[in-house]
Amino acid sequence: MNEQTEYRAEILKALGQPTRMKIIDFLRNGERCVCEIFPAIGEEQSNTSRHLNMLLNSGILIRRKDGIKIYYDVKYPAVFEIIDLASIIMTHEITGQQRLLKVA
Amino acid sequence: MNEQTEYRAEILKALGQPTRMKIIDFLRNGERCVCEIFPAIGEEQSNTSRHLNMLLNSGILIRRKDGIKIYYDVKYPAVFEIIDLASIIMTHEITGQQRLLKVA
DNA sequence: TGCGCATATGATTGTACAATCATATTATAA
DNA sequence: TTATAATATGATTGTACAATCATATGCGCA
Repeated sequence: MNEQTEYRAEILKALGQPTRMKIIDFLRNGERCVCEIFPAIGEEQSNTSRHLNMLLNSGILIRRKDGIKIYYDVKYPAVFEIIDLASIIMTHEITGQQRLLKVA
Repeated sequence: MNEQTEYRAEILKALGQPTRMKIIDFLRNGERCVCEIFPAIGEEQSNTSRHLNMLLNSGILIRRKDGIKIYYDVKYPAVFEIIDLASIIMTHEITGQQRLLKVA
């Protein structure tokens, strides 16, 4: 399997999970510490920490230490562009009613 | 959980899988039938069919029947833009050596 | 130095997913 | 109408993932 195929898929997979999507959305306004992130997105601290670590390992976030707090930020603006493009597709699908409901 | 968050994540998750990434790549030059796709990407027919169906349900592909053959095509150019942005991130990560190898 | 806050991680559990093999379905053409 | 090609789907299996609870680690401050 192509290395590039694998890595591109890994990046999109990292973004393609609801909890991580919420994290990225919350970071649109800049870096935030974990103690701000997990209450904002409504997830447990430990679960949030794991997803942050996953996004860090995928190369999507950067991490900064300040005393007792850890700040995370989105590393590439392209990340937001990807999500915005996904939003455009979503809008087309919904307004066009081209997509069937999965559960009736 | 926000409906929009869910759906955006679903789209990116659909793209974030190696076999499906290969399918999308192969469809860059336009629609292809299943019988062309699965040998090109080196996957089994049944497995390819499942992934095609998954991409169809996510709203990413369209399907056209012509006699005995089924042709699939990418529905939105934005899909390729998303993948290209992921490629850009990948290139930055690799050239910058900012990402640690997961397995030593 | 010891307490408390912030973050990370071990262990566990249930669920979702990918791949495979076998077979069903559909359409064409001989 | 039967044989064949193309596609889809049922059943199964192993693996990966998300979430949770409990606890460990690191850091600053009184």
